[in-house]
Amino acid sequence: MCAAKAITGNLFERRTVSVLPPLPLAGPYDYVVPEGLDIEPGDFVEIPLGRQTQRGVVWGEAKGDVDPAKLREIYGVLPVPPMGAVARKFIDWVSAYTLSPQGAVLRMGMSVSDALDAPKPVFRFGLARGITESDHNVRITPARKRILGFLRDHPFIDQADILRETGTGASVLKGLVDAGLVKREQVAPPSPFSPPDLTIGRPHLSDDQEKAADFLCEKVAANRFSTILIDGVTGSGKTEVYFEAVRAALASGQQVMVLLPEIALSAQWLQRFRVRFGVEPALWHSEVGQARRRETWRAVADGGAQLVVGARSALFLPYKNLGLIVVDEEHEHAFKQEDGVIYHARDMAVARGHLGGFPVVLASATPSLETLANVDAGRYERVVLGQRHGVAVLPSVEIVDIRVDKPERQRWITPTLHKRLLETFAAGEQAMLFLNRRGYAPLTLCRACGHRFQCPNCTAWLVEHRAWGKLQCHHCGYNAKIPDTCPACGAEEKLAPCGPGVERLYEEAIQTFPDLKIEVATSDNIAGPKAAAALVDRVHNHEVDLLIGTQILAKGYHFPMLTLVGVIDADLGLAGGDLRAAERSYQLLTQVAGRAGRGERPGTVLLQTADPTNRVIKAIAAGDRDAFDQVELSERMKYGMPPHGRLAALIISGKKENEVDEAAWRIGRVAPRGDGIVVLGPAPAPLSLLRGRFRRRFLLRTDKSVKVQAVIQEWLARVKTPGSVRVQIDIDPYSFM
DNA sequence: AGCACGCCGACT
DNA sequence: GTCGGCGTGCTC
Repeated sequence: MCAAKAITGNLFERRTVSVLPPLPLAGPYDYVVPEGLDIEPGDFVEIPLGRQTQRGVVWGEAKGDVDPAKLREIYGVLPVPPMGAVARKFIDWVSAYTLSPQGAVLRMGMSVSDALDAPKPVFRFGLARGITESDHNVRITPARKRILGFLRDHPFIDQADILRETGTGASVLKGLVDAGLVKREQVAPPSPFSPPDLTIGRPHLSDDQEKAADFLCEKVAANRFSTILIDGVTGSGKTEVYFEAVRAALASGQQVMVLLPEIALSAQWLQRFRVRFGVEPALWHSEVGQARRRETWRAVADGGAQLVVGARSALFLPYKNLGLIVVDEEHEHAFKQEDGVIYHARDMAVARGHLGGFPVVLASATPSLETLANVDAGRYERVVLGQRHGVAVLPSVEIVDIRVDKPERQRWITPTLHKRLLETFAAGEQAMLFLNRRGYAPLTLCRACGHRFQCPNCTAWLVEHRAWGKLQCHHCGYNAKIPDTCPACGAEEKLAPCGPGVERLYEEAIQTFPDLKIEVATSDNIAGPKAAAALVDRVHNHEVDLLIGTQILAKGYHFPMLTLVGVIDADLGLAGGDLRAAERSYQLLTQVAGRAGRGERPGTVLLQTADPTNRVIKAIAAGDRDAFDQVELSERMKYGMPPHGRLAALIISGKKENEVDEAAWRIGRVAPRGDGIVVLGPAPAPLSLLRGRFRRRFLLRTDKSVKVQAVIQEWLARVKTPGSVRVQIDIDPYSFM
């Protein structure tokens, strides 16, 4: 029928717009606006696409690059507030920066499809005014009488309450409504998020904190774009400081977003939030259930949710009037999204603040080198918190050379660490052993033939998890039962676990300290906020003497009686030679060390290492972050690496190795050349087989002045790759897997 | 993302 | 001989 319209000459009069569905299409598609429909950019609309109905956002004027006869009509506008111009510009910006389709970026903020439906109506019931039972020729049964009596005392109440309190059925109530004795009114659904309590006073802050908080509040009041780093040692009270900025933004009527890494585990953070603001924030992360997501999405869009605390995906929600973003633990690698649209949430947050014209606060005890370089260049401002809050002092760090101070065979606790543990427990204090390796042993081999258990889908060893009797791949989740005999040579009882995981360390600990309460904490057993909160309680109540765990223990926990941290293998993160290995290791070990001595008693950290002269180890021991950063920055400068130069990666992957090699070779043949551009590759990715796909990598290193995105676009436009081979683009890569 | 079209293994 | 596997390509 739209073809008929076109023939009659309306072709030139009908209005057309472009609409972006949340799909990885090349860009928005053009549609015809049906007559009489009022449509503005930003409106959420329903459209036909292929043989299905899709939803999308009106992106702007039609592009007009497709045959007008192909255009179809928009079905209608959905009953949700339109997406703001800034949010749309942000999607365009992220799409251009990451070289992902706009629709793929939009999808990250539209993942709750039924949030776009009209909210389901909420009804209240009350007595019809001016009508009494006797006015009407209605039989008043006992059930009806009970309802009428109940409604007299409880005007305007919902159906569930009436039926429960009067013990009647829905049909009785319906009968009364039909008879005109009871009226039913539709009411606005109650907002699930209470407004924060802004009357709660500022807590006691140190002078440093006070100055920093005032500075941030000025930035919020200025209502302009700026980026401020709160650079404060572990335990210095960064959270209290940015809470003041959050309060200031809320008081001015704007929405606030706080991004946390792995939010599900931040029970302690949420408790502090509750104390300061008297309410629960709107949470946004992968574990929030369907119904709650829907409510939250709508409340963010209509402004009902003033405070959103979320993981990186919260960036893409359709905020009504966002006025402040806080990125806590800004150095965390968890902010880097590694599949689909590949982006770094911290950097996108800064871009979002720039587009929205409001401040962005980054907080860390171990800021990323990128952020420090931005401070040095004057792009970011910095406030420093140099001391621990209250009486706590930073822990002293000691190096234990495991080549001299040897543990027994198949043991990992050195005599020195053992002695310190005994002293700690004797003093009634708690200790933590840190080993960033889940499972029992990272490698299993056959002592008869040397066979090693490898993942069939990945270039990786299978990790023994003795607790469930399985060998597991930590990259794809593949798992198999631990066999009794070697699958290669058939030898019996010759399989030997190699190296330690936390389970094996636990085994050693319970043998060494049979009378202590020892607990293991990894992502395997501390899987959500509840488990994390319960663990925190047990540690606080001293139901745990010795805590053994992986990096989940590095994150912001506050255990006043924990005074000793033993790092079993400080060299672990330094192997592999990727760009950020030293930085990452420094950050992780500093954060772990920061768990010690947060209360009144001073803390000690023991780093077990086979390389005591390593600059990372030395820098942590000396507590000299500036020295580490300077050395690391000059190393990076030597090789033109970030933050001095720019980096991008191409990952070529597919199910057939020869096709992947062929495609990689052809891409490599037309690699860009020019001033300030270096292309490395193709090389097999460190995990050259991952989840059943073969992978090759290119690394593009350029000067800061080069427009990497344009270079890559031109590069890939010069080759055609078969559909069976996928090319992923990672701008500013963090992982070199 | 769906959904259809299109070529190779195990069934009546 | 078909039924159906998912590999590839398109949707304004």
